[in-house]
Amino acid sequence: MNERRPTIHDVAARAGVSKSLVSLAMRGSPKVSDASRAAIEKAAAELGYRPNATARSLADSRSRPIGVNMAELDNPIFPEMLGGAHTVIRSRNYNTMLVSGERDPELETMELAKLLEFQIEGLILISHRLPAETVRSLADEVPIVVLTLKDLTGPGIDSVVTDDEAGTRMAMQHLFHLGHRDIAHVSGGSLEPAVVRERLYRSEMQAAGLGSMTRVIEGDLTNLGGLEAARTLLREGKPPTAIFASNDISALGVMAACQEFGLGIPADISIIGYDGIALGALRTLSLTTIAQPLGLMGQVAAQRLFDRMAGTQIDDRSIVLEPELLTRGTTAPPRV
Amino acid sequence: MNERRPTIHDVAARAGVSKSLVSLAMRGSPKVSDASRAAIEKAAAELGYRPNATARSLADSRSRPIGVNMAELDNPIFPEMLGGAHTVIRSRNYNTMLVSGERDPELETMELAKLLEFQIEGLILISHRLPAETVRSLADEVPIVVLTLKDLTGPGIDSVVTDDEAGTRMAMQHLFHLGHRDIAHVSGGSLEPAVVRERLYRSEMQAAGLGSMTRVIEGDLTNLGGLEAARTLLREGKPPTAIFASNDISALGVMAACQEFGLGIPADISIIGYDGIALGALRTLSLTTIAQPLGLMGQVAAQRLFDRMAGTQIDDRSIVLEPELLTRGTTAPPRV
DNA sequence: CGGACTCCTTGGAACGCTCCAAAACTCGCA
DNA sequence: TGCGAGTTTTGGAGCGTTCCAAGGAGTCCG
Repeated sequence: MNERRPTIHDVAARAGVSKSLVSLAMRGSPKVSDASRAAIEKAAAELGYRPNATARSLADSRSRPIGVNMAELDNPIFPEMLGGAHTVIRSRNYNTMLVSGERDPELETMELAKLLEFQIEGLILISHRLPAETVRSLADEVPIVVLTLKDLTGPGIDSVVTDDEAGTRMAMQHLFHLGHRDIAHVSGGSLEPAVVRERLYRSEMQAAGLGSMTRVIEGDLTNLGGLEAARTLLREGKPPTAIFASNDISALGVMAACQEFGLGIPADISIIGYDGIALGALRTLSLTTIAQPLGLMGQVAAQRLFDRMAGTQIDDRSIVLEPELLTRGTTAPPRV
Repeated sequence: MNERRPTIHDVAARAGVSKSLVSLAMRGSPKVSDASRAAIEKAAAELGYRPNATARSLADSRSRPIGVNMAELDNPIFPEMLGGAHTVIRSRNYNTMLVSGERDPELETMELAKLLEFQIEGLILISHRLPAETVRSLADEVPIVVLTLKDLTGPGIDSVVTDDEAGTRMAMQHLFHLGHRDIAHVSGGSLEPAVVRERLYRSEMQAAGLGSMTRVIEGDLTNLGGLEAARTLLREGKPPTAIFASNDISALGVMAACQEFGLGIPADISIIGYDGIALGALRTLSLTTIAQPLGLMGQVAAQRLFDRMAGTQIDDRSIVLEPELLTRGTTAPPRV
């Protein structure tokens, strides 16, 4: 490793010009003569000069990184969203600073504080566990876009979500059309999307005149949670002909439980999930699901963030994308 | 959003002390009187002061971020490693700056250049597609730890790998012990680990006197690649009694192909993968595999990086961790 | 009561860059 | 040959910190 990185001064000295001119040349200003530019580029190359982004952002308070928070690393929907956001951020020539509080709100708060100390220009929250209060106060310092949580709004906060009501309705209609009536739901706890999905499950059942058959078993959006919930359900007695799980990961747990109980999927029981994780498309699983456009959500979030950063006047704060039914191998008409 | 962030000067003015003292107090120096400290903390809180990490790192050339590169976002082993590294980095009070070139070496090079401009103190490459040459020249500017590629060494470069030879041997021995002899291999292209696994597959077959039964079908470490490879294999005629896939993701593709051909797993054919992705533990899949300690690898990588950054004198450059056989539901004795 | 310490506190320089106002060159043309 | 209008180039200030050498205020002791 070298002693000291060459600075703009070193380049200037070597090229025989002033540091200001080097600065201009490095940023591709048109007002640098071809001769100087060539000399500067040569000197920079010879020295292995690399601009110092830290000093730059101190000086011009621009070109600062974008912060991204991702509470959970284990549900694959989040990396998929991250990928989308990342693409856009990079295309704008920005850098991403990623942190994760790993489900611990306190840790998460500290991580976000550090992010702000790095003078991030904008923040994307891909899943988080913070009190709305905290997020609002963060929004006071930097524009924020929240993914996947609808209820959170306020000045400086945008959100990107999919229409969970429509999605759940699609899931239920799909099952109804196949002829299912005895449909159970493995719920997902108290986070916004899970709550909406459960509410819509209930109202759809009601609307179909199946209120009395409504059965909700408490899950927690994890694989194990789905497994346990389905076991509980299947131990109860006569299994439903179909199960709607609050997300894909837990739907996979539900599938496992059904197999344990000797139920053929979809011959004996149909299963539908929610999210559209890439994994569900594996032939081995072939999970019917309501897909959210995960990568797109990340992209849209990043785009909105840049719009805010640019100070563009925008009205609607919540961007709602449409989910899509992916009919695959885990749903079929009920056995007659 | 506020006009301007309060600076250390504002705090100093409000607390009635000098900026130097505020600086000291903010960093918890013991040589600040209790009275001053209290006044400063009060002023800082009232103003909502946040230290500027950019200015700090310019001034002291310490407390700079750690860079992490992750070429692929779709193979879950990488996020798992990232999680491990992240934990350690955070515990050392450092920040992570994540970039991804998404399999495009040129893009990757640019991303890494930006990382260096941010004055990162160290770099972890979790999978990358760079020519060894490039990595070596990077190592000239910053300490590097490479995950998963054994061949890459040089001054300033450490690597963390698992013992792929031992792992592959374990996989083959497992199949031999179950009684398999007709074992095919779905390979993984030209990256180091895949090459080693293929080589060991061949030598183990040879050593077991099964050289003539050696069959390698070209895969590429992706799900689709595994699917296609297995299809090709199964179309050829008599299927093997077991398949060793170069990684888990492609093993899942192999499973799908077997199902397409009406082969029961593990009744008609056994399948073993490599990596130990969390996903493989799902009951629905229950993939027998050689598990690498993914999270641990990330942790060890980060620890080694900090050791290097501290200038600790360390001898061995390559840290080798042991893989482990996870016997699950996709392997069984061959049908007799 | 003076000096030697210890404990706190301070202003100014430095980090590497961008921005700005002004200086130094070019040209073309009268 | 001189002048005005560009076109290039320049030095200095400033971004928010940390570091450093040095200053001030007590305290203790002979």
